[in-house]
Formats: sequence, C-alpha cells, structure tokens
Amino acid sequence: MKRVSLKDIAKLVGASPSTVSFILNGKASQMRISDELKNKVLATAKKMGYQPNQVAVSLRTGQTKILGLLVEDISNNFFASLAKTIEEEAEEFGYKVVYSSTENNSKKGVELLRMLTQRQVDGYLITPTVGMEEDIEMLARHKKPLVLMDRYFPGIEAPYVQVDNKGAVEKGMEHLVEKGYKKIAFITIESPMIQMRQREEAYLDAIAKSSAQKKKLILKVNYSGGRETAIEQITDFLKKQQPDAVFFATNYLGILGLESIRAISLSIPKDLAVVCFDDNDIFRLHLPGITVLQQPVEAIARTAIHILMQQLGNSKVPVKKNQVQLAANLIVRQST
Amino acid sequence: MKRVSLKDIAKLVGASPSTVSFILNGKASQMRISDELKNKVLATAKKMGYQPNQVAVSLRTGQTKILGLLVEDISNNFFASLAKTIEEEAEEFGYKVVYSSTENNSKKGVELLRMLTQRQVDGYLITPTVGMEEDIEMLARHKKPLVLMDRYFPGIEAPYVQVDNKGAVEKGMEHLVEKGYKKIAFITIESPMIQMRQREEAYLDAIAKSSAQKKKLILKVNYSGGRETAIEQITDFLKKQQPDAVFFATNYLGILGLESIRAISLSIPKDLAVVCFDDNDIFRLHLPGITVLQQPVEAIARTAIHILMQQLGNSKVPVKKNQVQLAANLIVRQST
DNA sequence: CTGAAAGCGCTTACAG
DNA sequence: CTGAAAGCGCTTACAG
Repeated sequence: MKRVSLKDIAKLVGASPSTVSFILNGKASQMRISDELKNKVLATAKKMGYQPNQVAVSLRTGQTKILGLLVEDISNNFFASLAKTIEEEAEEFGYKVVYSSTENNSKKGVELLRMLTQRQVDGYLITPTVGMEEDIEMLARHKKPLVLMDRYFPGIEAPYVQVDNKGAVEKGMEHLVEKGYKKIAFITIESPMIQMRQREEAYLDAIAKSSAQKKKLILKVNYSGGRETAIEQITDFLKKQQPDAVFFATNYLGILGLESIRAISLSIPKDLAVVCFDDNDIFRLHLPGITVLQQPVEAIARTAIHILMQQLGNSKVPVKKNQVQLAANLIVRQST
Repeated sequence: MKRVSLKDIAKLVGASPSTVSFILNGKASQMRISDELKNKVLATAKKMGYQPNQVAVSLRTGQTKILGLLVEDISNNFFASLAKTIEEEAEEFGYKVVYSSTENNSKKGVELLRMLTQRQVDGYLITPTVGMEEDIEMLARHKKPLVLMDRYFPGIEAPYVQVDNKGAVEKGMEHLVEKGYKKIAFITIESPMIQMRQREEAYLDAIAKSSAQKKKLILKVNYSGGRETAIEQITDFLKKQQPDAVFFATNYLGILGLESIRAISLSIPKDLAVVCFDDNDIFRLHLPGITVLQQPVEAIARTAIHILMQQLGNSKVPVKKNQVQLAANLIVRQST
C-alpha cells in the first residue's frame, strides 16, 4: 500500500504536478487556476487521503518547522512542565517540538545536538550541560536560531532565559532569617554550571550580610554514587552540623533531603526548617508542606519561544531583551 | 554560513559525489576505493565538519530512523518513565524517538498521528485515546509498524503491551481482604478505555467473590471540572460512604485522593486504608507510605520496542507474542 | 577502481 | 490560465 503522492493526484485529474501543488497550497486564486480544476483536485486529494510528505517538503524548502528541545531530564517535573509549555507555545507558531534528555551527560548532549542538526531543525532550545560549551558556541557563531534555558555560558554571547536565581535564594534566605533561624545550611551539588553558582553565591551573600549567622554551612552532594550515597552524605552532614534550617538548591536534592530527614527522625519544622528551590507535587502534599521557591515555568517557556521566534522572523510581538531573568515566587508552607 | 554538502567535499578532493558517499558510508573497501582517496575524503569531511543532511537521506532511502511515540501526558510520572525507557531502548537499535502528549484529547491525538505520518516516522508507539480508533485501524490495515501501550481497542487486531490490570487489582484486593478490610471502595474515572474497564471489572469480581463484603462501592470521578471539583467529589463520597479502605485506579486519582483525605482529616490507615495503582515518588515519600501496584514500566517499554523492531525487521531476539500483558508488583507500605 | 545518471517527493521560477 | 524543468542533498544500480 503505497502512499499517495502529488504526482498520483496529478495523473488522476489530468493536470500537472505543479498545478496540483499550487492548489493544495492554497495558491489557486493567486495562480488564477479555474475553480473547476481546483475543486476537482481538492476532492481527489481528500478522497485518496493525500498527506504531503514533509520530508520532501523540508528538503525542498529548507524548513522543517521543527524545533529541537534538549532538557536535562524529561522525567524531572520541572523539565517536563517546561517541555509541555514549550510544545504548546510552539504550536501557536506552527512549529512542532522534538525533545530529548541529556541526562547531564555531555557526550549524550553533544550527540543529540548533532542529531538535531542532521535532522535540520529550524531552531534550538537547550538546557546546556557542562561539555556542550563548544558546540553551543559553534551554533551561536553560525547564527543558528537558539535559546538557552535555565542556565547559560557566561563566555558565550547567546540568548537565554532563566529564573533569577540570586533573587530567589535571597528571598528564601530573608524568609528564614525573618522567621528567626540562625543556623541555616545550604545543600547543593558539585557543579560548575552558572545556575548552581548563582544560587550558592546568593547564599554566601546572605550569610555575609547576616548579623545572626556568621558561619556558612554548605554541603555539596556528590551525586555520582546514586541515591543511597547521596542520602548518606546528607544525613551525615545534618547530624554533624545540626543546622536549624536547610535550603535545598534543587528539587531532587529536596526530595533526597526529605528522605534523609525522615531517616534520622528529625521533625519539620521543629527540629529543622526546610526550604527548597522548585515546586513539586511532593512538596505540596508533604506533611508538613514544604516552603519553596517556585520557578515561573510557563513564563520561562513562553519567553524562550518568543525569543526564538524573533530569530526565525516569526515574531508577533517584538522582544526587547534576549537575555532574560524572571523572578521566582516564594510559597510559604508549614516547613518554615 | 552554508552547511557542507557531499558535493562540496567531492569538489574539494576532486572525486565524484558518489565515491564520497560510498566512502562516508563505510563502503570504501566493498567498492574497492583506494586507501589514499578514502583517507583524503575522510580527513576533508572531518575538517569541514561535514554532517549528512538526514532529511535528504530519509527522502532517498525512505527511512527516517525515527519512531513516533504518543503518550497521554508526558508530565505524568508513569508516561515520563515510559518515554525515557523507550528512548533508551530505541537507541540500541539506532532509532530516535519523537514524543508528544495527546492530553487524552482525541482531536489532538489524531492530529499528532497525522503529523507523525507526514514526517514519515518508521514506526508508531501509542497510548491511544478514545477517538483514535479509526486512525489506529487505518495504520493497522496498512500494515504500518505499530505497537499500542497501556491500552488497546478490543475490536482492532494490533500488537499491544500493557500491565495485567485484572491481576493487579486482584492482588491489591486480596491484600486488603487479608488485612481484614470489609468496606473497600474503588475510585476510578469515567472512561470507556479498556484499561479502566479491566480494573473496574477486577474490583467487581473481587467483591462478588468476597464473603465479608457484599456491597460494591464505586465512585467514578468526573475529571472535566478540574482538580478542585474532583477533590470535592472524592471527599463527598468518602464522607457519605465511610469505607474502611479505598483503592485508587490511577496515580493521579491517588494524589487527588490523598489531598481529599487530608481535607477531611482522616488518618491513614486507622480511619481509612489506601491502595493505589501505579507507583510514584509521592506515594513512597508520603507519611505513611502508600501501598501501590507498581507497573513494570521498563519491561513494558522494552517489550514494546522489541515487538516494533520485529515488525521493522530489526529483531535481535524474535518475539513470540505481540499482544502482551505483564504482571504488576504489589508494594506494601504503611497505608494498609 | 571510479563516475554519470536517475530518482526520492516536493516547490517555484520560468516559459508559453 | 497551465505545464515543463530545475533543484533541494543524498544513495545506488549501472556503465565503463
């Protein structure tokens, strides 16, 4: 059962492929094709279930109308929501999105990037990993339509959209200080990526400014050993340092943290207050509810698409800035 | 900055495009091309950063090496894990996966299906929604490589992989009965899809077989009103019927259920025992932990890919059956 | 051992 | 008003 092609239709109605193409692309009147022929072609195409071969169209037009989206991990709530909103927004502009997870593995990330290029995507939306710097720079240098999300490379001039990490951590720290906590720990991961650096810096600044707390208490979890060893690192740290509040720098650290806190039977917030970066069903449903800094996921997605569309010449609304930071939202629950 | 093409390389080394193509596709020795030319071509291709235009390759070969995956909702944990494993498995066979969410909206589902067809995907992996029956049948009739997942249409002869829904609910019900619960309610959604029918039937069978409980207690949540009204329906039902145990038929119902139970301050498992279909971080971290029937997500994904690969003629291991049910895993936690 | 040619299914500038 | 032709970037059967 072969697919119906333009040629098949042309043969059937006795017209040339070009005429059929014009009609099917809505250029019948522009090409002053008779209504009779037009209707005949349209009817035949419908009857035979004609669907254009997009691969051929893409090769010919040089446009695939596909955007490539690379996230860190699609099974992580934050990235899943991001992907979903991006998909919706892209659809408004007639683009489809293909997405893949880099798993924060630079080799995989680079391979995926090449794959997207080979597939001729029209634009790139990327949450870059450590080793992707060169490839991203290449894209930027070649003026490929591109937006980075969640993080970026300070040395590379490329558009990006991320949450205001510094402001977010600041807000969270202020909240803890106001509540009277005096021994606030910060649990993050080993990572040279900018978004983690910004969060850590904001914690350090807050401590430097604080009159009640002089000592910084930072744990950098080494995640390469897997869940169990990560939990061990956290419990060890909590037992040894005995903070009265803890700030988790990412949502998965927060989840690991809750397990750790449970493992050593600390009571939240009596023994230990908890704040986490990123909201999540888990934090909302947890007893007690966990205070979080919610990222403006929809706004990040929408802004990223708008910046990309501008590069593709499809902007409805012109975007002024192409390096954007959006404010996070402090949601106070019972954990603080 | 134009992309480097085969022709460019051919011109540069002074060979014909065909020769370059053979070399780049590893057929140099087969075509008895001199090592000298081969190395020159390879070096030039590398230096110029040549990457084949997959769109052209696809058009020519008729193969895109892309699989289309349609899930209900990529931001739902179950589908996200499914997608992730499918991506990994597909990679083993040299295929990429593009995925999209139908949102259980038949119109969107059908559109996405057409889009995949237009993009010439080599095979389809689909969790079908209600209105997709005709389109799926069309694919099956045209002998397109296809596997349904999680659910299927009884009237259509097509390969599928799903969890053994009946066996799973049976297991859960037996567990509750053994624990001595005598007023077990079942909370599900209005849906004609087979997987929901199977789960409900298994509940009814269990009650029919039971000596302790004669009355069936079923709530079919109408989800169209959104979260809040769904929670209202559940709380009303629980207050009115006062079951001693409740079985949630899907993970999102379970999450809504936990919110409902909290809203009316019931204590788990003292006032009410809870079992849920599908595992989830939330159920694991909840206090008390929620007893679940965990779907064998990895096995479902792997089986689906193997069945699809067999249709595509890439099977390493021949698959015997192409309509498969896999057993769920009862994980007992503190909620029962 | 290597090259010229056809063709995948479209779109579009050109000719009539 | 409509058609023939070129071409997007590849692969591969054919010729020499």
